[in-house]
Amino acid sequence: MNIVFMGTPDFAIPALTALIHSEHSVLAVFTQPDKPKGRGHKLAPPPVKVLAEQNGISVYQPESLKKNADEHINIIKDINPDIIVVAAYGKILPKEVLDIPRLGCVNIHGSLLPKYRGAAPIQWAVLNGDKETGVTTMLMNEGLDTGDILLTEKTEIGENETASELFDRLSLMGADILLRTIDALQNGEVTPIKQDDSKATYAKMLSKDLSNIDFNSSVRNIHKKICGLSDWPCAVTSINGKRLKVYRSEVVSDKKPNAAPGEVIDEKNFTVACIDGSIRFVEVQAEGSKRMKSEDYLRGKPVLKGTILNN
RNA sequence: CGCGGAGUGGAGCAGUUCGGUAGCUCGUCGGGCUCAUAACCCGAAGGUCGUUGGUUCAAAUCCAGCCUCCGCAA
Repeated sequence: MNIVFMGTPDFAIPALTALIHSEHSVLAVFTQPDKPKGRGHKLAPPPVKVLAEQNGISVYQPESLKKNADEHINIIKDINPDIIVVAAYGKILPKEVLDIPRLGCVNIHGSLLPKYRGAAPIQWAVLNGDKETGVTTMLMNEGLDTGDILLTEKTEIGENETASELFDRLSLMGADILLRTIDALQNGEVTPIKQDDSKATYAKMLSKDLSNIDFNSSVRNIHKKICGLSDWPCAVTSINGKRLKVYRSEVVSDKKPNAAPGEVIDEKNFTVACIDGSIRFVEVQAEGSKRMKSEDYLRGKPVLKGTILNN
């Protein structure tokens, strides 16, 4: 089948890779324009663009497919794809585009829809302490992740699994389910199912406002915050006036400790008191320093027992 | 030209202010103690101090350029 692929970040990479190595033909890739990223004013190409160029696929980066988009829409019409595959593209497609491919536009989404529609479904599943999540393919319509469901696949979320790890797993599952979805569509073996809008929830984009760790909350909430915000924007606290990012943690105890919230109660393991339990920092990063295991951090910068962490 | 931090044995750091023998906490290896140990004691190996050039009798340290990593901001 002839395919036009639309996607931007790392989540879309396994899906595009799978399509390139499949019997199908990816005739064009649409991705977001290069954006300034990192230090300085450097323009960084999205991961999908890099992969597409390595494979000699034409790349288009329109600012929008709604405004002044005739040129790009005509490109898609000329290609006349059987299907458009969308994976974390970051733009809503207008009806004019949705109507082009004879088999429709298929989207891969990192949650069990209708739960967690929107930008950050994977992270919110972890943040909320869900035990289970998954990936869904759907036939796109004009809404935000509201299209009819084609296939789903579930997976458990590990107790200490970070959003970043889950992200990687789901992106691989997404590639797999995508190929199966395309086959099923091609053979007419799948029946689209309407989403139950009454059960829909939205996973809004993450921001640094969520980063601060409040030790006056439950150990479980703190642990899930650390897991859910890793690797970005990352849970943050401060120690001796310096910012400290926490990438990974473990719940040590769910018994109320005899210490103030935020107090270091085990300086060898970096265990900190919360309101109803204690948590151990497993992987941290200090200002200007690399991300490292907490043992390594403590070797160079010992922390005294009784030190209070706060923000 | 957005602001800032950092590069020192395998790991994490100190030492740079004020140039003068390479240091700490660990790890590794060898030995000892112990019923035993990730515990304790003794010993050893391992570094052209990111890189290039400059200043100097002498540079990890001062000066200039370059490379790499990271925090903030976007």
